Amino acid sequence: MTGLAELFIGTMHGYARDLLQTWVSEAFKRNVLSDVQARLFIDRNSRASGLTVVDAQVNGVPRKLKRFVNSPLYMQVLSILREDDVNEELLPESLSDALLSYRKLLRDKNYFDFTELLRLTVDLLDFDSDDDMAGALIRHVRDHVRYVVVDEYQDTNPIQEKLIQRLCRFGANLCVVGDDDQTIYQWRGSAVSNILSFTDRQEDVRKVTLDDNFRSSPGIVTLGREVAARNDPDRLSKNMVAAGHQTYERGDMLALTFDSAVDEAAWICDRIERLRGVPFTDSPAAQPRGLSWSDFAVLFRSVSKDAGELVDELRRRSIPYVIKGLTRLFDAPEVKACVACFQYVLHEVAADDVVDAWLGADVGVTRETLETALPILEEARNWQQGERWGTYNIQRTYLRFLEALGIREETVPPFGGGAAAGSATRGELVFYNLGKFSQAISDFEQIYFQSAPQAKYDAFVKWLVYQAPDYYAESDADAGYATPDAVTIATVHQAKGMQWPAVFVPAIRKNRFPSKRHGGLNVFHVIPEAAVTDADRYRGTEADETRLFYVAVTRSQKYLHLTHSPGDSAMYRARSPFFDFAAKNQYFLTKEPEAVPAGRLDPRARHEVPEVTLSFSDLKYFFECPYEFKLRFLYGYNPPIHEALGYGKSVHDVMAEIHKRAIDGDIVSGLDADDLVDKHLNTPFAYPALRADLRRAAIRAVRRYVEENRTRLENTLYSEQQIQVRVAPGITVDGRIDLITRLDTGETSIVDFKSTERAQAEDITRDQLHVYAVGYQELTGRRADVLEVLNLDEKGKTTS
DNA sequence: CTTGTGGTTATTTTT
DNA sequence: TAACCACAAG
Repeated sequence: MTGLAELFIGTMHGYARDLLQTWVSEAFKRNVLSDVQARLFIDRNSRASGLTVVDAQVNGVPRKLKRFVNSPLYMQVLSILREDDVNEELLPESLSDALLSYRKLLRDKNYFDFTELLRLTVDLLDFDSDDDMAGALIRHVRDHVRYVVVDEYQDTNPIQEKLIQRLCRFGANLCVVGDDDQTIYQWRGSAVSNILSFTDRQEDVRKVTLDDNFRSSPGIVTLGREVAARNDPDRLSKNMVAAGHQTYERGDMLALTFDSAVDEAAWICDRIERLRGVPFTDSPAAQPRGLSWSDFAVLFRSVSKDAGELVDELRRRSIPYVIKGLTRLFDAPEVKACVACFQYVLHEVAADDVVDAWLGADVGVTRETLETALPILEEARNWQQGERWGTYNIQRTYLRFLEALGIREETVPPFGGGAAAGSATRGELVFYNLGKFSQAISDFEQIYFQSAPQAKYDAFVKWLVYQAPDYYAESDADAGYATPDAVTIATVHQAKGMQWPAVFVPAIRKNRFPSKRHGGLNVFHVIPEAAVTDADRYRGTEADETRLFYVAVTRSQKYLHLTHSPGDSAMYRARSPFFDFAAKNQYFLTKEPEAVPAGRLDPRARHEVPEVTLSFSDLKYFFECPYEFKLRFLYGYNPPIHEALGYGKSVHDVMAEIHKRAIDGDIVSGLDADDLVDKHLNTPFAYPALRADLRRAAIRAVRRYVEENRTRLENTLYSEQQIQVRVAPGITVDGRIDLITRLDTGETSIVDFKSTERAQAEDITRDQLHVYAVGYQELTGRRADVLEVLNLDEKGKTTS
């Protein structure tokens, strides 16, 4: 192998998923639920998921968890039980039962949640290499995994550590990279102990300490060192040294207090305006350039709580900024209008209310257009007894309605007056929000597709009104991949791994940073605390907050401003001990000097090319229709669920098993077709008669393929081979080639299966195969001789 | 320095 | 609803 396709680069969840869906045939058909979908799934199956079976112990009094109300808490419980080191003997019986019941439910409905991907992979990796289910997986790991490299190791949790250990079970070389001072996700389960005791747990460890800091000035580096040292001795000793080219000058680092948050915000804006254009050198070799908007970052402990005044001030002064997590999707007027549409379907609001909501949203739609579109919603409520439920499709109604409205990005009126957030136009923002709403419909409908129409719309509208606003609280309003020249407003967590020439950390208030612990029901009312090793870390410790502060101050390359202003209530009035500690540092001035750094250049933003990875189907949409591609890929619109959805994937899964067995010398016969189809067929939205039809069709296709392609099977080289192709700078396409075989003539053939009659335009197929051929060549260094498309439905076969 | 009361608040986010 | 904090009283 010459290419990098043999190298997996990605997240642990991604790798676990890849392993399962490549080597564990029982898992091929299981789909991964997103967090939102998992929560819907748990509420929809509140008993079988164990939600309403479990007790919370409050002051010794048991109380059952409630559907909808406590599902987020229960999800946390389910994750901890499967991801952490748990002493199962200490769990109440009802809790153990609930967990078993939830895992069975996932299996029965052919789903994974994120946790289950890791859990199942780890469990299977304990089996023997001749095990029926896990054998192929174990053999793959044993024979092919040579090197395991883990980045950000300090943020691994117990199950991830187990996964790493299992992958190295047969002697693979292990390299972990991390900085224990930057463990900021303990409250999510990550265990610093993993990195702290790594050298004790492993044999033959070579430890390399990277003390040189090339990012920041000596002032910043010294401060960082002092902050980190607050956690001594519970950390790995190191001695960070400034080794870069950034210099420290008095006045670079300021620690200031203000009488109010408004004054603080005003000063930050003043300072940004004063520093703009000041010369800055990115690297030793680079020419100096003038600081631009995007060189400034304002980092908050909590953006949602404390960033309000600053945002107002930035907007007043027309300083461009980008911000995450402050805009709530369901607060957007166009999304409220969408909600009104479905309330109208249920007769909960009148037609006038729908019209008013859309006109109020000011997205360029007229009253006349709305009146012609309303019948689409009225049609949606005409469900009839005995008719197929799948006919009542929320997404289809939504898309038809939007189409009737005829909204386009360019027909949406621009922002009135004030400056736009970031660089996105209002049209793009509105489209993005409407796309998110489409995603919300998909999430809901996947879980509730099989409910009767009345119940389905009922549940949907209730969910829209009561649940969804919280589910989709943070929709990042920066649509697309553009990196605008704007001030960044972010939480300290989001800033991890980033750097800016100038950083502001405002609102360093007592009880906020470090954050106080909070009340209310928590996971340890459900799980006995003694059953979890080091349970306290989930609640957030002082050491955790110190590390967070360390991350905050070390994001700066040169200019750093720590500020405090009293919050609104007594609780947040006082200065944080962090502020006082930092202000004592010799490099800080507690008054801004009169003189601004000298010299002035034209502001010029550091330019970054965004990296984009597309799946093959994304690319296919692009070829078919660039506008539809934009709708799907950038804005997240989803097509309506089709009742036969899953059929094509199931047939592909059968083929994958057949070819994988063929590589092992096990040639399947036509008689196995029934069993194979029953094992892999997953059509969750099909009504019984359709399912039976699909099953018969699949068996016919598989049987015919196996009977007519014996030699092809015997000559199988690769099945479902992962490829990656760089189609343009910054754009990578990820895909899998169904099959690579050797033909009788000795030629190599790349085969793509089509499972349905749905015709795909000839030239698109050609483009697709071309990408495959390039991928194959990058993978093996050889050219493929033949490209084939095999249509499994009839005897169709195209060769190009 | 301890204890009681009344008031306030409920973060951070990835797969 | 639970837990933590500020403040005041002893």
